[in-house]
Amino acid sequence: MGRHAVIGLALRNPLYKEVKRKITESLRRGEWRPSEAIPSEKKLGERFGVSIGTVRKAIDQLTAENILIRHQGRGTFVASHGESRYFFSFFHIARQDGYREYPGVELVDFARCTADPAIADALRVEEGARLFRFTNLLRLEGSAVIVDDIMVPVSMFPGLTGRMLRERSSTIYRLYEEGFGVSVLRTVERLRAVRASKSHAALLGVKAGHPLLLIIRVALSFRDQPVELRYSYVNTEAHEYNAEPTIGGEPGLSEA
Amino acid sequence: MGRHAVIGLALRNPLYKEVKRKITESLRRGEWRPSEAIPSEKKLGERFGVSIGTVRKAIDQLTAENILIRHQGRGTFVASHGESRYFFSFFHIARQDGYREYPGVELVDFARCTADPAIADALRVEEGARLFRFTNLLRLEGSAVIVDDIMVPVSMFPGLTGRMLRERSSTIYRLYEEGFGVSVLRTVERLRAVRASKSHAALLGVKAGHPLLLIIRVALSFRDQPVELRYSYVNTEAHEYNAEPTIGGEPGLSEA
DNA sequence: CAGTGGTCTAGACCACATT
DNA sequence: ATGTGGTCTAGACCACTGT
Repeated sequence: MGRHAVIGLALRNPLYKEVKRKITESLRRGEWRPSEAIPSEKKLGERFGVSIGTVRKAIDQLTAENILIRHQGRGTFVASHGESRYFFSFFHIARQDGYREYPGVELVDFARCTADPAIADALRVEEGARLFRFTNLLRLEGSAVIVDDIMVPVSMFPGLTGRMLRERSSTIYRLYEEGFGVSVLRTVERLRAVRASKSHAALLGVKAGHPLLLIIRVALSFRDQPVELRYSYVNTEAHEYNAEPTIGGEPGLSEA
Repeated sequence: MGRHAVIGLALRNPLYKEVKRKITESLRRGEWRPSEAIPSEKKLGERFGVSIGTVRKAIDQLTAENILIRHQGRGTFVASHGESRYFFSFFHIARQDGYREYPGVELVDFARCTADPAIADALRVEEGARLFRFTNLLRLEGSAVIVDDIMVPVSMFPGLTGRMLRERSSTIYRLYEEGFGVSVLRTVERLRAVRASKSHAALLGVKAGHPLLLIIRVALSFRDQPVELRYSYVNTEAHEYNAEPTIGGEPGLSEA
């Protein structure tokens, strides 16, 4: 039974991409939640009326994009920021000798503001849209190394409070996921070297004008929807940013 | 005919990984050279005694690692730094508004030296091994933005001269590939913010002490063999480094 | 036209995890 | 024992490229 026996439209679109789109849509709608199992490949094949091989190809790509995780013998699961090993996929600062460590986090500011043109563009919201804006001080081995200045749209995080940020027992992205149903799937980052402002210098225990690494990060969810804009100021005297550049377009991501 | 009818050893190793290893080995030996076509999937299947599906899975991974490139209807080709679109996979500096441009390159120094412990470790050579060390000044829109300080083992680049670097009509990695048979497959980079030294400041037209982005890059070939160590000092007043972090281990790379 | 890679199917069997 | 994902096969047909 050939594929075009059933279809007729969608001539150019491979079946497995259609399956991938349907799975992604179910994830976005919350039909299967982070850390839960999705149906078996056999059941998905029946549900979508395709062979298992086609379902596998769709899931292959979704696992390559770190949206799903396969466990042989157990099933296929929705990726979650609850798994701690996942943390260092989004935290790229390590000691210069390569040692990695979870940072201690201290909330030093929490406020509301509105989006100026540059921020509105990055977060893809209207100019003047309401935002939460908060600042974290991150310590490694006890000493302050990073200042995170974070902006998120109020509309996506209704009811977010400084207390929630202060008392959370998990990572921020897990809080986004569990508290607000917002899945951070990947980030895009731009880096510059800047001079420390007085306030950042004070927080980091360096002199004003000290060179800092500035990381401008946009966190993206399904359909590349921006959900967070973050400015990280890093003292790189003893630490550094680790990059393993992706080669050639994006591996499987771009062709959605 | 099941797979274990033929094998016996290699119980744990999937056939397609064995095929992948054999293809990679042929590439490393130079059986197929950059920009050439490798044999068709059908022929490779016959050569290795496996089905086309198994060959395809091996090639799938090699294309994901940007070692091979498929062209429907034409064949599968060995990736080459000759393709210009490939350049920006290894050059991550762009104007802050996102505009990308090929840099003008000026060789400002060329010398020999020996590897100190740190360099020897990064390049995986003996301490005291002989190196070429040269410095390029890169311009964007006419103004000096980047100083590249590059070290490569003499043993891998016998006969390299300043003249070759000055008069090349292509990228450095293409020169490595065509002139010395050295394939740069991927890079690993670490970033810091530093103060400009007097000599770097002079080259870049900034004051000594100006914040610069330092990129420490190791370029890797087959089997993750280091082939080049590079220190890039970037003036990020008008430009920035673009990163799209890889999530979760490496996608297919790590499990070689 | 012949040859290449791209998609899809159907089924066998293996490896692993849970009951 | 059952159910899951993982590997491998064999073959059909589609889409594209070059002759």
